Amino acid sequence: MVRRRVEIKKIEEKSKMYTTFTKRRQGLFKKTKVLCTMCDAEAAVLTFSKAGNAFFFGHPSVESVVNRYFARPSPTSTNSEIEGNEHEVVAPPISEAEKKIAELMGKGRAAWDVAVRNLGLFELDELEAAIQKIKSKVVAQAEESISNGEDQEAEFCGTD
Amino acid sequence: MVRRRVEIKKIEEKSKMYTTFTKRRQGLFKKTKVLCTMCDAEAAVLTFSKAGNAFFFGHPSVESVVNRYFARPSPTSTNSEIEGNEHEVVAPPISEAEKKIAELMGKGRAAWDVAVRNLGLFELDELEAAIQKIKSKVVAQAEESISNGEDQEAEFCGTD
DNA sequence: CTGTCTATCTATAATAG
DNA sequence: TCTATTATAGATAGACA
Repeated sequence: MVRRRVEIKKIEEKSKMYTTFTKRRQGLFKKTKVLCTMCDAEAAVLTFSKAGNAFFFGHPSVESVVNRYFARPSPTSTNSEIEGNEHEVVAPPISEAEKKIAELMGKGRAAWDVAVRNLGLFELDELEAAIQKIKSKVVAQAEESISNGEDQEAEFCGTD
Repeated sequence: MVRRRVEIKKIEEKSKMYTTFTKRRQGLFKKTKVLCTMCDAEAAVLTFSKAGNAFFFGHPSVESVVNRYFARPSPTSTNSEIEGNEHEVVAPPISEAEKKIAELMGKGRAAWDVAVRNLGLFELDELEAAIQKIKSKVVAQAEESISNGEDQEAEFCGTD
């Protein structure tokens, strides 16, 4: 018990492996969050368990980070660190998701129930990012009392 | 000195922030490697420092993982071609979390706009969590359809 | 930006519910 | 499944190179 030395090798027992995967994945996401928070960085973690389940984390959103990855000059290497030089402004509009959501909201709960299942992951990602953005704005206001004139319609503005 | 409690908030001193970014990013990559090794999983980590530098890690490669992310069938257009299984939209309730959103959205777009702007951090957190849960369900459904075997649970995590 | 050192903090393996 | 507990293996802040 009490956590003996952990061998860094494949765990053969499935149930044990799944447990470990879950715990470590959660830890990984948490670490990523902290990194983004403390260092004002952008990061995304994409994981696929052996069982075939997918788990993603991204700040400000998975998609924006992945897009930024593709916007890089030459990200051809694998399994290693790559250096970039410039800042690519990716400003992805959330219009697509926004329209969808607005449309859904107009039709009420019933429509939402059905339609939400037809939303793509990306759109949900965008919606999430929008909320995160709003959240950070609230945080900023609380911490510094910043009243920026750029207060948009609290809606889905993904541009950062 | 000797490492007192680390506040999880943005580090203002740039040099300090960069150092922390480097260290934590390395730790993150290491953790990811271990996760992949022990749980026979696939994962990718994409990071962008505030200074604009990019660092990636991926197993088996960044590209393969990112591709897998994009290859993820979006229920919007792909759900009917999966293994010839019938894919009914009329599924059981997604989750309790969705009620939160439905509640907010059920009143229409205008109400949503106002409501979101007046939400506190706690509520935004809840809302975000709700969206993440819905996203996870979408992922789960997609995965379920593919592997058509064991069903675990998919889940998304968001920035806290 | 990265490596090294060390004292300390955090994540987590094993277990119980 | 998920959560809580606990003791320890592992990560890391700060200082320096």
